[in-house]
Amino acid sequence: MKQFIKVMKALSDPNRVKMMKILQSRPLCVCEIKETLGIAQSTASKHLKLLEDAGLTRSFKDGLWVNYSLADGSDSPYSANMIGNLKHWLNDEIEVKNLNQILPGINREDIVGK
Amino acid sequence: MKQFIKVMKALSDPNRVKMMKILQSRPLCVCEIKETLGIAQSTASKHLKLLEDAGLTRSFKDGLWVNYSLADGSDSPYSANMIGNLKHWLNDEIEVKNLNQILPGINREDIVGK
DNA sequence: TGTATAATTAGCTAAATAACTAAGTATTAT
DNA sequence: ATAATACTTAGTTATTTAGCTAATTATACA
Repeated sequence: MKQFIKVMKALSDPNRVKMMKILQSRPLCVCEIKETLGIAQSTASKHLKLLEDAGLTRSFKDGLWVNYSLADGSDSPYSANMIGNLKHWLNDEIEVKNLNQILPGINREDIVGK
Repeated sequence: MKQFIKVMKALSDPNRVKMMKILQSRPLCVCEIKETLGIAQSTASKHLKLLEDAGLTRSFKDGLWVNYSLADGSDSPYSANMIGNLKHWLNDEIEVKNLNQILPGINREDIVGK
């Protein structure tokens, strides 16, 4: 039950759902994610931790950067199901379309200072 | 996005998930549900309203009683998916097993006063 | 017509959550 | 070693949420 609740809770915040959607395009570092969503870096970091705890994303360090990507779903049937379904769900939502439109212009090298 | 979030939020509380699980056995009135879960009737009522708003359950009045049952999923693909998957998910959880064990002994006629 | 019953709504309190700024950690480069 | 950079953690505040009791609504029945 706990694992199931974790997945549901993780996906019941708009910013976290948006993170799942942009990570479908490509792996991103925290600074690219906070830039795309327009939130503070610490906020993004905390959300990402929650997603990872729920088995929805995973991360690995590359020097100064931490790259986040979608998990493979091996964590639980609940995460597997949601990762899979979210690939075709919500694509028509304006909020998601907008994100996908600005995402190609987001580049970690261009994000200076803050 | 809003509809999706509603479904996720609705399913991110243990008592509401338990409600979904016991409603898989049979339609239940509010007093049977509060009795099975051991919570106040007003609490049960509020949870059920949330589930219904998310398209996960539906209700109809029968005299003094209001019967709740699982929705058919026509509300959204999100609710449809979750209603379907929850039928085979969580059946091995102790909390769910316990509920299913006491449920046959729960009867609206036997629930007197409070 | 009043009384009992089932459910909902209102109102309250405690706990959880999401946001931010600021401080701390870890890694790279000078 | 020092400075700069990317991220995380700590600490604060405002909002949301889950629980309860009490009051209200709606229906059935004597």
